[in-house]
Amino acid sequence: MSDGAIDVIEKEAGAEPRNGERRRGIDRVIMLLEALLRHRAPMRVGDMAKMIGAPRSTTYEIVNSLLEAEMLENVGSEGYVYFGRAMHLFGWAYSHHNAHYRRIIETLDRLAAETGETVQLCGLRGNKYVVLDCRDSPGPFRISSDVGVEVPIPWTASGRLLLGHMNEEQLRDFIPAGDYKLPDGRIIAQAEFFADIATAGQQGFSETAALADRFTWCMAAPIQDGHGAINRTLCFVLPVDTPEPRRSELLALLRERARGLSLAGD
Amino acid sequence: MSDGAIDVIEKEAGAEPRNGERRRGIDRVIMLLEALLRHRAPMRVGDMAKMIGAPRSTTYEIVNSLLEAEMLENVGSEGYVYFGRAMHLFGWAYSHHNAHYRRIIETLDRLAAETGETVQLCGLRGNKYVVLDCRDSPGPFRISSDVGVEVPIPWTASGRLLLGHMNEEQLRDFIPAGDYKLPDGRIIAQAEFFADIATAGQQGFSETAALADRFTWCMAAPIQDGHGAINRTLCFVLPVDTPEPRRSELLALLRERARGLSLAGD
DNA sequence: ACACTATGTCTGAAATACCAGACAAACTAA
DNA sequence: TTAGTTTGTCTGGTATTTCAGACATAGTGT
Repeated sequence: MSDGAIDVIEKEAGAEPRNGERRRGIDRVIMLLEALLRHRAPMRVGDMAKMIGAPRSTTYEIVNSLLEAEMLENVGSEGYVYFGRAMHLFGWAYSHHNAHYRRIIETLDRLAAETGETVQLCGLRGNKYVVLDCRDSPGPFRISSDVGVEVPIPWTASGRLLLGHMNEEQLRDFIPAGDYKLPDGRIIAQAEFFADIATAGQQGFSETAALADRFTWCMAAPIQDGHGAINRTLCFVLPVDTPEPRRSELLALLRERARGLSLAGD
Repeated sequence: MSDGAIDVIEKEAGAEPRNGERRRGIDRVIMLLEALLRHRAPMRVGDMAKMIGAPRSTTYEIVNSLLEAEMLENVGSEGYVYFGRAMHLFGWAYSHHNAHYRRIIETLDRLAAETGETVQLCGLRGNKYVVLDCRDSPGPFRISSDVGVEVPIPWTASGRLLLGHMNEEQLRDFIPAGDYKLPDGRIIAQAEFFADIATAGQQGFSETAALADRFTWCMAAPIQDGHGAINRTLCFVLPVDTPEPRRSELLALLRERARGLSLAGD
């Protein structure tokens, strides 16, 4: 745990508070929750303080307030803290507040139950791709992923659909240069990526094989809103070695369901 | 404006609400989110301000901060605001952070898929009962309920299990007198309720027929933690007219699954 | 034993976040 | 039109919150 060199992570890129700057409690809360989400595991108050660059005393006060509100909760007995029950309730309220989202969730459930495969609902968050919800396939060796984790758009099948409305110039501005580099070091050529986007838009689906990792075959189909825009995709995450007939069967099913969820627009 | 429809949430936990006093932003945030949860629908900023008893200017500032963080989001174009995407992500992180909860969710999914009935995970929040998660039965006429809504404990089957560790005196202190009154005006006798609790604890399940409403038969089974305490229940919400054989079949299934989720303890 | 580091709580003091209230603009109803 | 309401924004002043730092205690490693 203790590294030799004591590099307290100087806050990442951009405007950071001058030494001895004061911040609002609200902003601290927001930073803290986002830090916790990125970290994806219970943290101790001291580490949170470092992560968000806040004084320890302040952090304790904030954390205690949030604990009392059940927005955070103690995990274990060693001072670790993570999201609390209230968050679950707020989040649930969010995802059910409109009928369209509810239909999407039901479809997700049905697709998962019928096929036994991992199904995801995806979208964008800023200039990254995120899994908004998912149903993991059952069985001991599932391929699964965490909701809320941000991934470079070019790594994903869904990303190729979600960017369909942009022209090349917009795309160049939108996607950070580093995001073309895959985890294994390969680089995706911009021209190829742009061509993929065009193709995906035309055929109304997108597939990637062993792109972000070696063992998955992803297929995505667009959910269109009332104006024909694509903000969400439905997608299957399959083992790469899934045989072709099964794949096309699943793709057809996915496209049909995604079309069923698209709003009026036609 | 007539404030008939809007209840003011006086802050319960923490500092006392002296009239016209200054409050911290954090506390305002907490009150605001709780108010929004209770209201269960998008609200306008002005109404929120009234609900939490905050000045409008302050409320605008807070809401804008939360909007920027995606903890809230605009709904429609008329200034309505509701929970945002970040809440969904936080909530998802909460409900998956520990393996036990994940197992519970899987069981919920399986139970719903196998039986086609409405299944719920229930617990306490303060001195009220809440549905923590649920899977609604499919079909046009489902019996469903909202996650996060608080209900008086005596109205519920699960409540009878969740209070099993309390003696009569503690129960009397814990449950507000008004909570014995059912929506249709009937009053549950305390003695009877206490007896129900004892019975539920002995038999390891609890059932209620047409209690909180006229059309549901509820059955609940306890999930025990490592110390044998009951913090959660699994429960079916059935139509009252479900035939007896089907009911006992479901009850057996429910008890078996809940037992499977209970932790080592013995 | 020692030296170090981290936790959780308190305190005084100053920077500022919150509040009251004003304002223009939009909307409603007569 | 007028009169009344509500929305969203802005400003100045001050009551309060954030901050730095100290402290006792607990844990870790040599």
